[in-house]
Amino acid sequence: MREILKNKIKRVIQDLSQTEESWQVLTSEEVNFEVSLARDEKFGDLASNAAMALAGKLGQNPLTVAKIIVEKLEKEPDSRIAKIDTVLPGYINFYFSKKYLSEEIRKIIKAEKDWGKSDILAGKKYIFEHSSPNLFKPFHIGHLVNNSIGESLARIIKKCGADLKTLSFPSDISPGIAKTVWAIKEKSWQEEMTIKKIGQAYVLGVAAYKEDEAIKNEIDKINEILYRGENSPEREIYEKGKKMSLDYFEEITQRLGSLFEDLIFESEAESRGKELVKKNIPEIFTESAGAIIFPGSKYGLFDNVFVNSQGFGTYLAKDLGLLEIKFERFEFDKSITITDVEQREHFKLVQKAGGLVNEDWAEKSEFIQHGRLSFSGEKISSRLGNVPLAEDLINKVKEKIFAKMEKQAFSPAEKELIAEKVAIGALKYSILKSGAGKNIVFDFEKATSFEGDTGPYLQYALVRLNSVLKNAQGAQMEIEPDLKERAGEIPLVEKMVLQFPWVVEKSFLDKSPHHLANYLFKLSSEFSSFYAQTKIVDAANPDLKNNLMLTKALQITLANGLELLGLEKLEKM
RNA sequence: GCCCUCAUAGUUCAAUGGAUAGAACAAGGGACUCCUAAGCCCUAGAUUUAAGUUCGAUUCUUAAUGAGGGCACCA
Repeated sequence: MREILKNKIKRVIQDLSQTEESWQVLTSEEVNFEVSLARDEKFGDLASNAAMALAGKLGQNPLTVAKIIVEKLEKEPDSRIAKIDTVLPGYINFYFSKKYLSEEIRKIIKAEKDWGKSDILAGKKYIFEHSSPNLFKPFHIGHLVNNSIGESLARIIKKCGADLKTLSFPSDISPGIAKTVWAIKEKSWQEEMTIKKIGQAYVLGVAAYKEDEAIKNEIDKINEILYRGENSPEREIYEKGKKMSLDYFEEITQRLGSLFEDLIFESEAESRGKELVKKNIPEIFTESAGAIIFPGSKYGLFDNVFVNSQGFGTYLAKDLGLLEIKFERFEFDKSITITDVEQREHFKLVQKAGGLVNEDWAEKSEFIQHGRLSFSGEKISSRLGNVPLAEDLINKVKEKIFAKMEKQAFSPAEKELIAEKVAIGALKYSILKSGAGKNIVFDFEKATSFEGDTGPYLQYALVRLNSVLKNAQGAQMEIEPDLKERAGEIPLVEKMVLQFPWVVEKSFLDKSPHHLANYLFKLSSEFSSFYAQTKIVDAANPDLKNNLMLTKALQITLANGLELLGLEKLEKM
């Protein structure tokens, strides 16, 4: 509809630039304007700033221009538009007709699972990399941020029509891992190794490396053994820990709702990257102080080491190697990688250096970042071992939910299932509701709350929608071939439901699911008001059928929306 | 020191250069013989500072202040 109106306005402007003398200046110039959502209900449903955009060029009052455009528009009546208004400072506001709305509601119900789909990425192949774990390190809250935003964006991109593959890039080789392996050996934990123990070992290893010169040398040796792939007792510990970490990664990401079609390991990327770097001396890389660096300062960036003086690839070489592997193994139009902002500068180097190796690599790769979490109070870092783990966090929220459910008559199995879905929903939503690029201050109370602007609020609204529909089984629920116009006023929520596909698109364009999260909350909130003031299943209401259709359309929208955010749907809660 | 981000109610977040800056939590008040009260209704409360561009700035520019990130062998 937005496109239709935009084109109509465009045509009117063209006509006027030919017929009106004072409008002729426009024939040579491109005019940019928008048809967008009206800011408020009382400003109609869609609004255009076209008159304001033109006013400056024409040297006329925006409101006058708006009136001229509207006068022209009204010469071709459209049954979908009930009214067109002009308002100060020069907006053109459009109001949907009841007929148009009921037609659209029927379309939503017909489309069902496909509702919200767009074709802006039709025919495009994407690969999307997220949730890359550091094996031997626990899955903490930072990973939860990356997973929540990454998974949601992946689903949004698919909804926009792309053929998308998700992959993850586990770090299975690094000096940090050597430190962990050393500590496991030192503590003789190899037999009773657990994920928690591996996490503790990392912290111990990091500390010992800094404090003791002899230990440092020992760890450096272990590191070489691991990089070279040599057999040794340390290697056995490493292999066992790697498998355990990887299983754990797959378990937790599945629990969170992510499946990866491919895993590419850093160890593979390291050897590829290293060779690539060596092959490109001196054209792209240069030797300096025993290491091989990329002279980024030549390109307005900064110099940094790709291959260290021991001859091992740093994470820059690893990401370069990963690019080579991706382009060799997959066919795609775009590769998107999402990481924490602290890696922004890193990826600028990777993209620049990669582009010098092969132009395509830079052009088809996009590196996006999400914000960091900060915590009010003490300093938190994985090296200190005090970062909240995703699993612990989920369990804490579950406890709160169990307490709340005490009075409800659910079976223990039902309670467990509900608590799991709601807990993860609460945490994920608390991350997704703010702009993806912004740093978030993590507030435990807010992130684990289930009242107000939260994931459980959305899940609860859907439970109610389902419940109403179940209640209406007696009433006719098939799609009415000719749904009558509403007798009463159009509820705001009925107009809001149409906006869903636009919001999905916007979330893709901004690479931020928060538009969708905010929209779904507003939609749920508007539904809750409607629900509180209207008895939906009420045979005496002349708008019963309209209300049921609306309920169905809302249920579809919210269900599809939750799916895109990566939140689970529930039958009851 | 150099480079990059960010700064909005008590708190956590929204707002394509446009219409009365919008929510949630916390605070205060209220309704409820009816489809799930994890709900609904009402009240109070904010654009860091100083200049500039613009018909119009929370949004763009510059500076100051504050916070976060990056800047050679961690990722």
